[in-house]
Amino acid sequence: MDHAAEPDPVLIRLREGFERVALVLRADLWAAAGGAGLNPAQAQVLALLAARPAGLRPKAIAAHLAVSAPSMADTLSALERKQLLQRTPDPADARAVIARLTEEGGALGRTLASATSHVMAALARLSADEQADLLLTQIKLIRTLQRAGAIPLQRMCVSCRHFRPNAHAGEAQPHHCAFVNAPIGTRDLRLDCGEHEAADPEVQAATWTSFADGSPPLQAQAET
Amino acid sequence: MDHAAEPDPVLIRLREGFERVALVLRADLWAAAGGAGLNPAQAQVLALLAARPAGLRPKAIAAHLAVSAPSMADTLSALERKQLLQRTPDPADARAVIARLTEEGGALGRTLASATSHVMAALARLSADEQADLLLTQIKLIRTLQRAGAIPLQRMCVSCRHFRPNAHAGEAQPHHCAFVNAPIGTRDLRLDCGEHEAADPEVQAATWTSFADGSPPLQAQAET
DNA sequence: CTCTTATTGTTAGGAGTCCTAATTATAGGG
DNA sequence: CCCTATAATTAGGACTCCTAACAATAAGAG
Repeated sequence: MDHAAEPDPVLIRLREGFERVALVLRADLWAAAGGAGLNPAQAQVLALLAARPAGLRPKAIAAHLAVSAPSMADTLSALERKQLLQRTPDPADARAVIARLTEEGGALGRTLASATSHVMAALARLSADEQADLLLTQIKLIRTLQRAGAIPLQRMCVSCRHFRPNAHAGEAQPHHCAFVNAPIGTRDLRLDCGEHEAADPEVQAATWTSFADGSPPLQAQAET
Repeated sequence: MDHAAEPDPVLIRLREGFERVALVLRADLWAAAGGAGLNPAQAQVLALLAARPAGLRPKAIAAHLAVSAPSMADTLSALERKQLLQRTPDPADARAVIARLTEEGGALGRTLASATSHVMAALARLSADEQADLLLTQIKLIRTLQRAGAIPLQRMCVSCRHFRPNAHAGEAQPHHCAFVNAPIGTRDLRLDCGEHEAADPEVQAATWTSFADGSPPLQAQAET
């Protein structure tokens, strides 16, 4: 049994730090949602689906927000009652449905997704370098959590077919997005890009190595 | 003021990053609490009070966990029913009560506060430098949130009477804690120290300036 | 082609969080 | 002493959130 091994204290402190921020995020969410007659769970669904015009299955939404499928069914019913969301059968699978926002729901979701908050005000007071470093650290954490199965697949640049790490090594915007065909800096890296297309696993691994090392791009990144 | 001004996109991305981590934290909390027959709200109270042997007033607990006082009364009653917590009158104020954990509650709270989690496993994969930088960034964010009134006063080293920033400038552990009379490094900085005693506001401001600048300790400095 | 097993979504039932508003009691200043 | 502020709780209600059970469809094995 490995129950005697106390974790490194710094890990507990870092978790505590995230917990403090999370509490503020939740309070911010209550404030933003409350003005629209919603609660945090409903607001989270709206914000998530606002970035997914094609809709998502209830099970996927539940996985993204880390609640059970029945809990999500409750929340989806509440949103449907408020005319902010619509459930339609999935033509590809007669068991499944697809949840999409109505026009009104989409507008509200976009508002919520870009609403200011105490946390963003605090983040704004960091230097540009600190912001970039923090984003980079978050990407590393999210990638680890994703590989551990703690969260579903995210639509991050670093796993995208269109991403070319260090294509412009040494410059302020060292990376490149082949979709928009433009250089991008660390601060521009998306955590949830609407144009994301997952690269093949081997390509992803190579991309990550190049990205994390700061090494020049590997050759032969064929656009399958 | 800031009317109609869209926030800097990087701020939204950083907030999204915190949101992803917060979802995992919540899932981890369910997992840790569920094993003990608790829910996240109860587990948070237990973890908070485990670090406060002297107890805390319900209103203060509610403020720390960012819920309303009536919500906290619900949760405290649930914990009292489970014999994990006790409410006693506050001798200093006949209106108030003090909530303390029972022995059993304290043991459970300490277990929860140091329980491992997916988030900590992910944090463990960062380099030591990244961990230190992240902790530093968190401290800055928490301080800003505190000053904005978004969270109650925290028991962080940087606001403590015993803290001497850069007392050993240039060394691996540049700071000093006069309480334990030992040098401390960035990784050792507490977010919630049981021995914390708030320094005077002017001293705090000077301490912060010295800390953030990396400059040697000075007396009597003006704030930002 | 049929039988089994897995998957998707929902309902059922219940505990408990979370809110606002109102209530009780005490504290503290003019 | 009165009047306002504060601490905590109760009242009432909406809703999240869980597990378990259910119905329907999909997918694979024989």
